Amino acid sequence: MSIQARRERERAKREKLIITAARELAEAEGWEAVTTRRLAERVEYSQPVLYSHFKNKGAIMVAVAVEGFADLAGEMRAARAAAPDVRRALAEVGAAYTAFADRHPVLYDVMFNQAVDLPFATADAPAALHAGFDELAEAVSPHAGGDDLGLLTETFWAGLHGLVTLTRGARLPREAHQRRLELLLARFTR
Amino acid sequence: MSIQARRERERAKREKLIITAARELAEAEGWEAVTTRRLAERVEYSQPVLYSHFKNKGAIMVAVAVEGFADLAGEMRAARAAAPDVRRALAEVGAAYTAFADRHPVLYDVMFNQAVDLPFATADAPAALHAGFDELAEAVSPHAGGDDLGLLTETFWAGLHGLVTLTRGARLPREAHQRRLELLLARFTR
DNA sequence: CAGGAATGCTAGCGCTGCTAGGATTCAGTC
DNA sequence: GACTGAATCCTAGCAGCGCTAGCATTCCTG
Repeated sequence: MSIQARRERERAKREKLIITAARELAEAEGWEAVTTRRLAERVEYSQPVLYSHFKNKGAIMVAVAVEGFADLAGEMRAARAAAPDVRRALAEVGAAYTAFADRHPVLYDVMFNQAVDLPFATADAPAALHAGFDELAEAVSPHAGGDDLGLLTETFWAGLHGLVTLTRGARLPREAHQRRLELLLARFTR
Repeated sequence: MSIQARRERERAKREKLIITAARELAEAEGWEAVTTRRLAERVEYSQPVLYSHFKNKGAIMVAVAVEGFADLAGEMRAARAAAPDVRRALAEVGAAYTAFADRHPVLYDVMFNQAVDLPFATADAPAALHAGFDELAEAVSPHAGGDDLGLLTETFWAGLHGLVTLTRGARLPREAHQRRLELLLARFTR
């Protein structure tokens, strides 16, 4: 019994090691540098070991993304808690969102841009994902008026996401990001 | 003189053939199916011929993207022209934008999502790109109030882009797309 | 101590983007 | 009309990719 428990513990530890290594490698050199060979070398195991933990490379990226959702949700929660009042929380949460994307571009990429198969708008989506959305919804709530809160939150989220991705891909100049964010907030604040 | 002219004509024709083949292959089977081998086979030349026209595969994708910008700009222009009045043009243009993304997902992908190096927010960006942005700006203009038109257009564009990409990647359920678009429009209409 | 399960490696498959080098075709010259 | 140089285009191959079959080895169990 105890032996098997120890083995499972070690397996879990190694799995965490793989995820961390993938994240570090991606953050240091971008996702194109995260190959199964380099990742295996970094965790000091052979390639096939990765496949005893994950179905394929995409599953490793999903695991990193899930970590990212937890981080993002935490930062939005902190931002909302630090807001001077409920009505101004939206600005704080919005700023936290874009700041997160700015600080963790590759993380944001795998969370929202890359084509990974991960359930999103369904019940079996990761808890961290729901938590993040709920934070956003709480912040939007005072400004909803008669609109459907869920849909309005999704729409505001889309606005943030659009600003973030277009800026990140150099489709929008980075310099005026703050002013665009303010414009978006003004349109969603009542 | 005339011989060289004929050669250049033939070269241009073949280049166009490559771009069209790449677009068709992508639209039929997705970008991951567009490999240099399959593309070469399709145009009935060997692989190296592709590299005598384009620096690398990314340059071919950029060429397809530029075609897409022209198409999108044209559809937005048509939508704005067909609008009953200037104030309601925004809704028509917005609908045209999301409809384009819906009908040409792989084209939209290479235009706005994939990391291709193409100048965007600078003067030497493709003319079709400027044209598209100007269409959008014209539609936004009646609702700008005291806000900077350029920045407001960029922000509205970000909203559309966010809705489109999050829906396309299944981050948002497709079903309520129309209602989210209406919410966005309501927030940007005065 | 023997048998069997679990573990992790080496080696390799079929694919990718891209390129070096040589064969072939073509245009202009004597 | 044969010769030369340039332009054209193909064959073959490199290094790297995600992924896996099959064999050693290690470890636990009876």
